[in-house]
Amino acid sequence: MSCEEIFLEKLRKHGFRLTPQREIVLSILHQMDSPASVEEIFEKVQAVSNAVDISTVYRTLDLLQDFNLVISVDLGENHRVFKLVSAEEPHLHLVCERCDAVVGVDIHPAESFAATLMDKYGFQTDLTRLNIPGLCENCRDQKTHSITVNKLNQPAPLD
Amino acid sequence: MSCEEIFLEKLRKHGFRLTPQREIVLSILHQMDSPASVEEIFEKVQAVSNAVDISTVYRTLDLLQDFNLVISVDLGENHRVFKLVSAEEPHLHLVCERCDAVVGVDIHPAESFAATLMDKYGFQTDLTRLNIPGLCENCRDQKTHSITVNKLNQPAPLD
DNA sequence: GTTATTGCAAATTATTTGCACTTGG
DNA sequence: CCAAGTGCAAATAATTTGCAATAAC
Repeated sequence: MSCEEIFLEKLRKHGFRLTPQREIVLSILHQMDSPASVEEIFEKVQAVSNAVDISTVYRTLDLLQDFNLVISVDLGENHRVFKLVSAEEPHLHLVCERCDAVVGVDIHPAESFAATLMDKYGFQTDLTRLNIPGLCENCRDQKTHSITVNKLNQPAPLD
Repeated sequence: MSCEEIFLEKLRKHGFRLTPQREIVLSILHQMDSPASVEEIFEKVQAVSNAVDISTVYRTLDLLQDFNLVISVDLGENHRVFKLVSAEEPHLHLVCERCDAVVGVDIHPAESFAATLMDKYGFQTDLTRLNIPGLCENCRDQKTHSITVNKLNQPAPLD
């Protein structure tokens, strides 16, 4: 079943309606390869139809999240991004602190880690929401090459 | 060296000044056992001196973060909390999705996990910023006991 | 004395909401 | 037809900023 069909079915089941605006937002989310901010999504939506309001985009993203068709990843500092999950298997997000790239990777290596947290602290990890901050391969290399260069837009740490 | 002394030294080193406002904010942070939001911090600061402005609290928290004396944990949904790190050893934050409790735990179990991410994806995990979402022991028990109760303030998932 | 810092008020940014109008089922 | 959905403009909330007055060193 395609993502659109799943969406339509869930809408129907709850008495919601399929509007052109909702279709546009969903199709834009499909076209994106990496998670995007509301602003980015809104821009692309406007390219299709500039009559669509940003509040409609927010409302649609909320709806898609309620349906578990979209998840949002919080990058901190008021920086939220959204991506389609649809048929994807659960995965972790590696979030690069320098370039903000978000890479979804196999959830498996985290499972034994989660098991440890359960054993030691009785804490039940929600792996689907786990975001790992750090440096992606690219940015790590850059860092190695020029130690003096700090994170973009950030002043040197005051130590 | 006490936290205040470290602060004073770092201030001096950069030509910054020790003001009563900064002292108050730091002392409030000391008194707190768990991470607190700006609003909570601001309230307690005002109880000491109601002349202190919230913008000063923001500025002081920023400064303390630049000094690596304070870290902020992003709980998502515009919910940021701050806590003193000072002499504490590095640790992970287990963040309960239901009650928002933040528990700092030993960083060790995460290290092999981080090593795997480095091996497989070349991703250098920043363990000091790693927040683990999930359910704390208390909330997990509650969930077990009454399956129908959903997360506080959240409607039932639309599936 | 000089320069960092503050309080205040206004600006900014991201998001939400009330409401009259529109439209999908 | 009529409740759900939309656009718009205004409201909120969290955070930041400009600036004249103040205070630390």
